Amino acid sequence: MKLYNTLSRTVEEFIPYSNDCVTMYTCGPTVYHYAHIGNLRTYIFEDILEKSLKFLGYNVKRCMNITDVGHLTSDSDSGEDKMLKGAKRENKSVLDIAKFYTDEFKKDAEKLNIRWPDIVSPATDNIEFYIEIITKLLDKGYAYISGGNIYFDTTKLDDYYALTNHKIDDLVVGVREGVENDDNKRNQADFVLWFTKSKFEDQELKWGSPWGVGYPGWHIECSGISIKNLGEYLDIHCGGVDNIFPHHTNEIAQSEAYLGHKWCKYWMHGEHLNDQSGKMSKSKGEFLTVSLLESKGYDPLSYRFMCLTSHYRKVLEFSYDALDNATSAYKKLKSKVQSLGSEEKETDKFVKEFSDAIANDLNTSQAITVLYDILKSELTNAEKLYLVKMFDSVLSLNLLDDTKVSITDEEVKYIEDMIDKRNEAKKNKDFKLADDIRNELLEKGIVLKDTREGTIYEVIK
RNA sequence: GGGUCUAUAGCCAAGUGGUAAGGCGUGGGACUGCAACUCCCUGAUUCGUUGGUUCAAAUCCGACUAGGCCCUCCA
Repeated sequence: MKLYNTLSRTVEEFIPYSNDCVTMYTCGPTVYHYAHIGNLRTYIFEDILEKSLKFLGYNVKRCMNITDVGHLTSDSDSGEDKMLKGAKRENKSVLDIAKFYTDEFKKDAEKLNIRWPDIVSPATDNIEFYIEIITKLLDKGYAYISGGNIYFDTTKLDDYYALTNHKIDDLVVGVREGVENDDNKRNQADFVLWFTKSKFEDQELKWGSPWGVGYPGWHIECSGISIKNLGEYLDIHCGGVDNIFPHHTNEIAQSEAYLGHKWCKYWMHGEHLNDQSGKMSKSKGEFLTVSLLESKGYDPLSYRFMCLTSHYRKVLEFSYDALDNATSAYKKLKSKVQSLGSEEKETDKFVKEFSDAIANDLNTSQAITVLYDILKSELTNAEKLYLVKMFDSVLSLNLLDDTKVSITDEEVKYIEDMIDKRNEAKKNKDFKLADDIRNELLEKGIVLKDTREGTIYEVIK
């Protein structure tokens, strides 16, 4: 399998530390608000990665964090904890907010057929381990105390910028509006491991530590949760491209300083979903959630399909036109699969094509083309169904799920009577009555289809 | 200013040095009382521009142009 590694900026052959099990860590959501569909794009990519690895024969152990503390809106004194901000907005406690939005995130993931990772751990469950790491970093001289906080000293590393190719002197503070320098830092790039300074007097969640009551910085949680659950050698670490710097850069710094050896082999990043004006965010433009799409009549899996026809490392621009396009293609594809019947017959045709596609840095677009090739091929319906079912275990588009709504015998009789009446009307050239009947049924969600073999119907919801 | 990525038809998109897949849409046809559904047919002498390497370039190299993202909120 070939995967793009941000560390080398090339597509590499994937060779895990151990053949027994691939360890995979994915940065989870900060649960202060709903996830928008751009956030979810990254989780769709990670889901495809996990399922592709499994399809290709690897065992995978996957872990994800839930950020419920320490994620600040800014590093300066004006920075606020995002969770606290969310709690204030809704007049609830931080814990209530965390629980509510974790549940909502899980529901969105389910709707998009994103498998829930084997291990999901909230940041607040692992405080003792962060303290253990920070203690060791202090002992080893990688960290220092200043102004009541513990900072990581980035100058102690040879290659702090391994992931980004930044040059230390090129970093400009204040490029982004509202970012201020923290005077407690020795170096501009240093970052907080632990806060004790009562920067936020109303911070709800605090814990005792050797350095006083406080709470962890944002970056330490991912290192901690990953090492605790997946061990000292991590195969793949994923996240959105925006995490490359500073979040993942800092994770590498603190983890490798703590462990004393190389930590993660492959860093993979999903590109963003943009709207016409650029990057999608929760604060500008339409706040696009899965629920919003559903309320407009879209199947969440149409959005998953849209993501899969693109590539995870390419910016995808969202528009309703693009979603309509995907919806139409998805419905047609699904309907073709539905018409294959229910019998399956094993075959190894097309398996190589499909495997090659996903093994080529997750070329999902190509993988879907293989699906079209199968449907157009000379294989029997049973063989086609067998293959589509197998490949849908990776794509997870519910292509085989019966969409037909079950109805009672009475309803069946009613519909059949109406069809007879309509056919009678058609025979008498009473097209007004025929159309009225068709419209009446349509309003009840019953779509009539006139085929060569007669009139059939489909119940939609 | 520094870093990084991208550019293929109206839209999405494959393509990994050997002569431009696929999907959606459009247009035409079959079917229909008319539709819808379904089926068939339909598109790039050319891949942002421009030099170069090569027998051969969308693919490799240089320059330029346009755009996205990052440079301490973010998926």
